[in-house]
Amino acid sequence: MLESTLETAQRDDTATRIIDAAERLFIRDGTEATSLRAVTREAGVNVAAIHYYFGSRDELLRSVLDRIIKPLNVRRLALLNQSLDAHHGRPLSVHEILRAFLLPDLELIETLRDRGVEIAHFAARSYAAPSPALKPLIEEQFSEWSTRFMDELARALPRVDREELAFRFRCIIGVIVRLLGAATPRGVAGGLDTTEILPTLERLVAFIAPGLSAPKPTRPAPPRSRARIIKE
Amino acid sequence: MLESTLETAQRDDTATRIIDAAERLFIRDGTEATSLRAVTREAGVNVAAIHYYFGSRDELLRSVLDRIIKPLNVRRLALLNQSLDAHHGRPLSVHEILRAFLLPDLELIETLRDRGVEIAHFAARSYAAPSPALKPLIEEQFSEWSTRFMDELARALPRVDREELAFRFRCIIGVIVRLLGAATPRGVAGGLDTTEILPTLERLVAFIAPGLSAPKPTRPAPPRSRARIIKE
DNA sequence: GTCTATAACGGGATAGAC
DNA sequence: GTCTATCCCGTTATAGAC
Repeated sequence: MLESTLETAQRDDTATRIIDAAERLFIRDGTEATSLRAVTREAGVNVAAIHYYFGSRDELLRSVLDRIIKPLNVRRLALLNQSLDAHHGRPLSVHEILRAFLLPDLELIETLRDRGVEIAHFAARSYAAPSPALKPLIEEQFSEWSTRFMDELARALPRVDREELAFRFRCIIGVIVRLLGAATPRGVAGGLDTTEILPTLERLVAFIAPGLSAPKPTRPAPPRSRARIIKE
Repeated sequence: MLESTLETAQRDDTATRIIDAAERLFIRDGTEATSLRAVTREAGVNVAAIHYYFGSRDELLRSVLDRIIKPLNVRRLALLNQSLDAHHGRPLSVHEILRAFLLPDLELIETLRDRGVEIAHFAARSYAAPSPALKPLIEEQFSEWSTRFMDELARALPRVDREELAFRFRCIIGVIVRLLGAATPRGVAGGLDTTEILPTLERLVAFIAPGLSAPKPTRPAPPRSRARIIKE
């Protein structure tokens, strides 16, 4: 599944060569630092070819990111549906939902190794600081699966206030983006062999799940406490 | 404390005008999209003045970011030390440590409102996708306070494996960066009035603390489970 | 479909007068 | 310290030959 879209396609037409080269450079040097000229050099094609096939630089950028992110999200939903099938539609546990949510990113890093790490960094940058050209794409793709996960989490945690859940869901996005951004060839977020993604998955779930299920916080600290904290 | 460095300085010398203008534009349009010429227009000074006072574009960028981040980290450590004093040096609770850790960012947003939100976005971008010029600065400042907090967390949670703690600490950084990046004028991470930062603080602590204190995950799921999850 | 050549522009940096 | 003028570079995009 991942292979079909993430590895270099077998077809060797010009458009594919361009998008492969652009991906390599966007990933390695960052989107803003990569010029079309660099892409054409890397792809061994001409400057005009990019405009012929993609129309503009922004459109090429969108194509590259789309090819990376889409299969991840497809996989997320597939895992979720698969777990639901195994449960015959009954509510899943928080742990199971989180596994479906997190596993695709770990798989990406494991499958492609060094390249996976760089792709992860690229994805993290695109999420955390999307250029104006990427923002609509990111938000569209995000909304496709985030509501499904939110709904499933709400089913798993009926006692947690829906708005509180949404707040925590946003925090989890932060964890995941950080995970991608801090991935190293020798481990996810440091110090762990990437060949072992399942232990990492369990570490993440063990960290996130308790907070997700936690009761709503009690009233904020009493005023005197605030004064003590804030004032010098 | 925050005011002295974050608000526009009273002095109106050229260097200050430049750095103020650069901050406004870096924040509003992003660092890569802001040219020195735009800065000079905004500051009402000449192109050469920037090179005279800062030497290069990268140096100006570093000065701007430094002025934003440094007081936040100073405040983090001040709050931590203050709590330690109140406890006469005895170990703090996880909740107290997290409050010292998170409060400065919320204060920033509350104090400066719309401008605070934009600064928060800028800080988040700088953390999540630092340009080569910013990376050393970020890492230096980060290491200054992160070890202090790690040590304090280790004291609060002697039963949690140190390496597991480090892993979770990195996840928290993700939450905080996300918090900054997703801040809106009407609320932190959506739907909450920013005038009320203490409830937000408690929500964050309530979400993070349980995961920090959680026991190490049990052995990863048995092999057949992996096969079931990974295969189509 | 693919290429060369070039247009049209904006960038950072600097020399040198004041 | 401050300004003007300029250098030199790389950028996206396109026109037009093949």
